[in-house]
Amino acid sequence: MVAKGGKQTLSDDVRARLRADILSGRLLPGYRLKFPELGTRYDASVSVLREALVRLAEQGLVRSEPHQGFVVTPLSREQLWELTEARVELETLVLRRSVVEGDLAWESRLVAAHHTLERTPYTAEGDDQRVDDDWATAHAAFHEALLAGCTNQRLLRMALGLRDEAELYRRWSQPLGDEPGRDLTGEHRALLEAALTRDPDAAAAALCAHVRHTTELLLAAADRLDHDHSEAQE
Amino acid sequence: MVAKGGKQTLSDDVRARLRADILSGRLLPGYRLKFPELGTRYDASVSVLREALVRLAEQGLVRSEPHQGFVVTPLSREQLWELTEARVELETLVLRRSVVEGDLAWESRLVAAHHTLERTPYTAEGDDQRVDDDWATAHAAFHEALLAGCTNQRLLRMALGLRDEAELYRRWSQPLGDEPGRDLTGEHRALLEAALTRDPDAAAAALCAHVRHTTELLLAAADRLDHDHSEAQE
DNA sequence: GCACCTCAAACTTTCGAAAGTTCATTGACT
DNA sequence: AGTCAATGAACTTTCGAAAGTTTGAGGTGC
Repeated sequence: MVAKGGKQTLSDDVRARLRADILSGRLLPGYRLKFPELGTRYDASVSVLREALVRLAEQGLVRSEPHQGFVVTPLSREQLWELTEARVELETLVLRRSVVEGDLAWESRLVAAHHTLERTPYTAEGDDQRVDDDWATAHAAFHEALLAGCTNQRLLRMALGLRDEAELYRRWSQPLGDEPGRDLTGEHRALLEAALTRDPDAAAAALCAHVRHTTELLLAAADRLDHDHSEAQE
Repeated sequence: MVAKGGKQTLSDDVRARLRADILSGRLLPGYRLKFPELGTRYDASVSVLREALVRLAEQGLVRSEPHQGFVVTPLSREQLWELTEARVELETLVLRRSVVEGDLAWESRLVAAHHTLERTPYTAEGDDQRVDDDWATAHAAFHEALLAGCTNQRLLRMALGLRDEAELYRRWSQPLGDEPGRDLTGEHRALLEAALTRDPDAAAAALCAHVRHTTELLLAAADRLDHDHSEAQE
């Protein structure tokens, strides 16, 4: 075996690496994924790449058009809005169940994830513009821990899948400069608090606000960017 | 091109045929899908089959274990229960939105689908035990029309995906003999009525009852089957 | 008789090349 | 000049065979 990650099949390994590259922004939305190029990048043959891409396509991270290959899912305001709406509905639903059904192990894991998140700096040293990779990981872990109490694996998986897609947009927005004076820490504390006191309504409300807020700031940043562009063109 | 269906790529075609064969019960749950056999059945090479199977696996219709190939998703009481729970949550959510957001075209399509369903016989002539294929199609079309008013394509797609999976169980239950004295027609009329009067609460309640009822009867039938088995063994 | 090892058959996974498609560019014709 | 068909380069899709893995059958030692 060529072996690199500890995965079972090469295809799984390549899919994981592709997914990581897309979610971390190393492969940008709209980027055309050509087999010859990917072949050298991941040191794999067409079949393996194809399988990996097909799976990512099914999850919405890449798009495919017959005979025109694969593209990292392009972003658009409409899609972001639709995704946000879907997340608000599904994630609040799953969070409600999680808060009601979660056991002690869930609580403990949640507290741990929150602690890690609070102690991880938002921006890396020396670069105030770009969000730190470790923070992004801790943030994702906290939200996953929040939902993980839901015993229905199907609902949970779907909710996490939507979060993954949303991560695409978050990464894209980072170079735009970040939210002025947003109390992210406070929002996360509110979520933790509501979860630990087992208050589904409060938790759902806090999550809904958190998700919507993020999207609104993101759209505002995108608008600013568009303005700058059109001004630069004139 | 070898051409058979009117699809764009062979893989799409094979995937559609595989999906149809699984959902219609021609390929039974738990059945091991071997490439050599599938190759002759669908007249396609390994790559094509693999791609089709990977996609179906991502949608939950087949399962794959590394180096052990693919299997039509096996059924279990736990899985059926989890799936039903997920459907109740998601489908009612989507139905509520559909009932509120649906336009005139949606209404018309819904009325048409209901009409077709009412005029299609439940069992084929000469065979009272097995549900008619046309009825199954009309039934699926009615439920899809019910949800189709939801403008959020993501939520809609997820709900329909879960319905697909549930179809597996429905088919499996058919040989067990069907629901005694169930008023299916009445349940469907109630759904239509609530949808047309734009009453989200009534619609959600009717759908919830419809879905749960189906699963309960199914589990009861499965229990009967188990009893027969254990008695036969003694 | 029972556990364990070996080995071959039957698969699955991966590869690299052949076949088929799209897209842009060139050249001919109006 | 402008339109449109022909050509070819760069892909995507599909194939069939090579490489690697699992599984169970048959044989050996205790």
